[in-house]
Amino acid sequence: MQLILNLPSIDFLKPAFGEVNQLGGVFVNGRPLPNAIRLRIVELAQLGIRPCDISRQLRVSHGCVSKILARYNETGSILPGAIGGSKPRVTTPTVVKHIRTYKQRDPGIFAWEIRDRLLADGVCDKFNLPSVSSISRILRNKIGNLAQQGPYEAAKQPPQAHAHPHAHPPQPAALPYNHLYSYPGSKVATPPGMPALPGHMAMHRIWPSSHSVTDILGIRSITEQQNAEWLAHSEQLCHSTQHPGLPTAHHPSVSLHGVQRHHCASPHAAVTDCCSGPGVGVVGGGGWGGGCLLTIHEPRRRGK
DNA sequence: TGCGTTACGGTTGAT
DNA sequence: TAATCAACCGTAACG
Repeated sequence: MQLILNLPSIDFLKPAFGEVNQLGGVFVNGRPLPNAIRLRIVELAQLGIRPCDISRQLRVSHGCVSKILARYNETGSILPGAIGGSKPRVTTPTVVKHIRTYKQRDPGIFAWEIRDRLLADGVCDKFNLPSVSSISRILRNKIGNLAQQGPYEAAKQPPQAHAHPHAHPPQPAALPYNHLYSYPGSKVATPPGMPALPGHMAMHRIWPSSHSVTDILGIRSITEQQNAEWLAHSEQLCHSTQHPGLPTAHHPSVSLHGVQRHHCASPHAAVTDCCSGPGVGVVGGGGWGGGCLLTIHEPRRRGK
């Protein structure tokens, strides 16, 4: 695949800050690579480029290429996992649900009473029993209206009417910033219009991650331009080498969560489209993963 | 030489 | 409000 070696150089991506790896590539420690690069890694792999060549070409460490491809093969997602945050340790959805129930039944109930009941009902054991302050926080933050309501107002309303006043705050319609990084593994509801995903396949949250490498480095426009060039190039490549099972620009078997990529659209745009919707897939580890699904038919499976 | 794995230093966000 | 914790990141190095 000599053609790949003619891809545009990324020398000009060197930022004002950030770090440069051994291959001369730019990265920000602790932050994911731009989705455009991640997408390119996957697509180059789809084109049959060896990971070592991808690594050299994109100046991304081979460990990273390996990781991204492995994740893609496993989950179908090119996106990084959810950075930051932590799983609820004691205030699990089940616990919250029970607390809400207790509060609905007895709006005047005290936090310490709820705590006792959680233990008595077997919802929690002594190891994962929330503290009184945790319960208070749940009541304040997640069941706020109910807690603030007087017993009479609360009792007057049917359970459904105030069952979830704040438990599921409305999902922002769109993330104005950095929808490039739609992080998986979230606790938010499936966005409207998209089917709920069962169990481990469900998307748990969409991170409005504060800074992508692209943004940090200020290279978004550059990568877009670069991607456009690259895409045009790969389109050319696809035309010349029709590869069964491999996506080409004109039979858009590359789709991002149902958003078919047009051959004239940049990968960046495709990812952006994708990330306005829910993600699918579980990234390994703690099950926090997921994110947008890059569906490429017949993904190449690694031999090992 | 290619690649999977892992230690490391870093970021992030919920608790 | 700050600290802690546990998730994630990519790189570098090893086998």
